[in-house]
Amino acid sequence: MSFAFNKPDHLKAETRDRILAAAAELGYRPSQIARRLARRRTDQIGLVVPQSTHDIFANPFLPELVRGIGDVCDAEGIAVVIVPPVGGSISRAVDSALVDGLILLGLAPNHPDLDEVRNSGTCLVGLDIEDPTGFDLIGIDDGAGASQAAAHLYALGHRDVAVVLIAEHPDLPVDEHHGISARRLAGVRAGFGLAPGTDSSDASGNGAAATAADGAVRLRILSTQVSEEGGRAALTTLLGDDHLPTAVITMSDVTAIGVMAGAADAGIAVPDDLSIVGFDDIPAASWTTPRLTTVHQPIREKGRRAAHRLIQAIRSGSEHRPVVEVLPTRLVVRGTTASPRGAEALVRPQGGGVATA
Amino acid sequence: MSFAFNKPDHLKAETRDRILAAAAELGYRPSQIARRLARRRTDQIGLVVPQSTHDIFANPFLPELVRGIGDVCDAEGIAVVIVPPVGGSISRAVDSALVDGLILLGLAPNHPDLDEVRNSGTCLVGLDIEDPTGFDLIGIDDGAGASQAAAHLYALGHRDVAVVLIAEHPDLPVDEHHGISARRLAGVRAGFGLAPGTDSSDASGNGAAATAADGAVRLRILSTQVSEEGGRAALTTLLGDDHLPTAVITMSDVTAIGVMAGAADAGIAVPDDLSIVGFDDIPAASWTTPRLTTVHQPIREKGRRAAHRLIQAIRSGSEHRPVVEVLPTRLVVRGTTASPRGAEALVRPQGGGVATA
DNA sequence: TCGCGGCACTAAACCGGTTCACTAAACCGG
DNA sequence: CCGGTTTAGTGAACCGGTTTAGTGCCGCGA
Repeated sequence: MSFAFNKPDHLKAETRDRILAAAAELGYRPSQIARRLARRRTDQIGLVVPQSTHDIFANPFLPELVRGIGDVCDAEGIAVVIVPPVGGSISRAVDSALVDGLILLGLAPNHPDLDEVRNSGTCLVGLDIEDPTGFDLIGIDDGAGASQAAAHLYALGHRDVAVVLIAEHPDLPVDEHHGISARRLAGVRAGFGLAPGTDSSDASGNGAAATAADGAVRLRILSTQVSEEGGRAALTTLLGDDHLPTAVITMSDVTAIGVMAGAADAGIAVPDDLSIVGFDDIPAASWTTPRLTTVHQPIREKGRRAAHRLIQAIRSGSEHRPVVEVLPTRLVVRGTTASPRGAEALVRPQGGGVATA
Repeated sequence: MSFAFNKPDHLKAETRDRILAAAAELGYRPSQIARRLARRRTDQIGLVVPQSTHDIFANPFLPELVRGIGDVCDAEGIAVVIVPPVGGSISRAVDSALVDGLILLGLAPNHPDLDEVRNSGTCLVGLDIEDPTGFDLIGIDDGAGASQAAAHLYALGHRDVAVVLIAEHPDLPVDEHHGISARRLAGVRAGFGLAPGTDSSDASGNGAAATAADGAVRLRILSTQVSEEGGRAALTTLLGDDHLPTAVITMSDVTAIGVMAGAADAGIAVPDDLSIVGFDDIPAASWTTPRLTTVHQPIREKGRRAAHRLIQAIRSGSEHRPVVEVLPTRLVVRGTTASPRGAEALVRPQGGGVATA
């Protein structure tokens, strides 16, 4: 019987047709669960996200990533499952996921569940995770992108800049941010010519601002949720300060869009009164007016590679040595950045590595 | 053993702890597939989409819908699987999906696979489907929304308007469009005071335009893919005409955004040279400048209700009579609509049912 | 004519849990 | 001290496929 469906060559054609006809007659549908139990594969992979489905899909980054993953999985006949935390626990979510392998998105290296996930026995691929051991890793050159963004602002003459990080937990001190934020922040500092870690930035939760003064450049560092609302909240925080910075670097486009929206509501002209740089280059980054200057990262390609590597890891079994891939980022200068009002560009924007679109 | 995990009250606490400790010691992980086979439920539901993951997620409508579905499913511990067509066949995809139930999105009532899907035995809920028999249905008042949009344009003085429908297949005649497009088109005609079906619109595929003249209003009807690119393509088509309409109604925001982008590139001022109305009210609709006038529909709420109904249908078994829910739509007037250049608003925009945001 | 290899098909073991029927032990009152 | 009843724990059937070993049959060569 099973032969009729799965090994058509192993049976006489006439018999097979007879069986299939009878099956159709009876409306027989093989049980997908039983089939997969017997085959010992689910033909499903999970995308483990650090927040609820509701929150994580508020960032257009995610659908772009899913599109990339889908490119590979659709072709391979593998289904994609979203795996949000269960009751706040990622390891519980992982344990109860019905998958052959998992793509881990944006887990902090010090995440309490990470060890348990690593030992869960399922194949893993990390995305935007700083954790060198145990599984494949796909990442981007966060530092370079952030650095280009900072250098661009510096070249335009900005000396008072706010940096809006991604808040993992609402009240996490700036210096304890996980890999991705830390790397980008380091890149920003490098781009402004600041020595890493020498500034006086102090703890700062959601909405609280830390200030780092070094030479002529003043950095205010804050963190917020990745959403339009988060961006608006960040701007509100900045408005509460004694004066506004001349530029804002955010670590995601959707946050930047929120800052833009907040600025529009507050009557702040972008880029004349406030320059804004995003990160990701989601499609919506070029739907705004002015179009958003942002650090491009190949989101869909990341998804594709992650899916590809994961499927490879699943198929090759254990004989598979982990690989780390770092994809390039590049600043895309569009309309939301300009020299601050009344200031001359001290250094002309350099062309190297800076694309215009 | 099984008791230790699933019926903690049925075992002495000490014994249960001993078992759990031993399990942890050995690194034992229960097989999710076996568990679900025995339980006869997968605790997964599928979202059946009419196009590839790549294409469907190009429309921000989808992530919004997923957010709504996730609201319910996260809370219920149910995983969401994306189910795109397999080799172009939706029924094949449905047959091989590992789920307890399916949310069917945007299937045409005459879709060749629909009957087979209906007989597949899995629980179903339809979303934006015009098919009264066999399963629950969640929809929106397409006609009213489209009608409001048209009435709004009419009131502003527009008499030459293009309507951009959703192309199911690239070369489908306008009059054979499926439920959603047909309903919205009928709404548009009603909003302009045109009798349904009396105009002279002829067949029109992707990019081809049909014209309906009735009284003073001229409607050009075309259809295109739902994506930014599709919107740009539609505008290109219109530019190929002898003259531009004064307004465009599109059946999705992402298409409207594409039209706006194309207009910007072509130096056409929105709304002065061209008014644009979208449909959906995705978040990005208020990220554009000017912000997009659009027909709001409660996307997330739709997702929530669909998920809720599906779970209900799964749990109640067969004793469940299908329900049809139609959620309201409303026009949200923002910045992309205005009176055509040189024309006076013949009728003042009516307030009833028209919200401003 | 007999033996052997190969083909077509069938029967049974297996995947790894859940669940239910059943046994053994503890507990109770009479 | 004993029978009956609850409680704790165990064994086997079952979920519904896949897969492999095995059986019967046929054709071919010796």
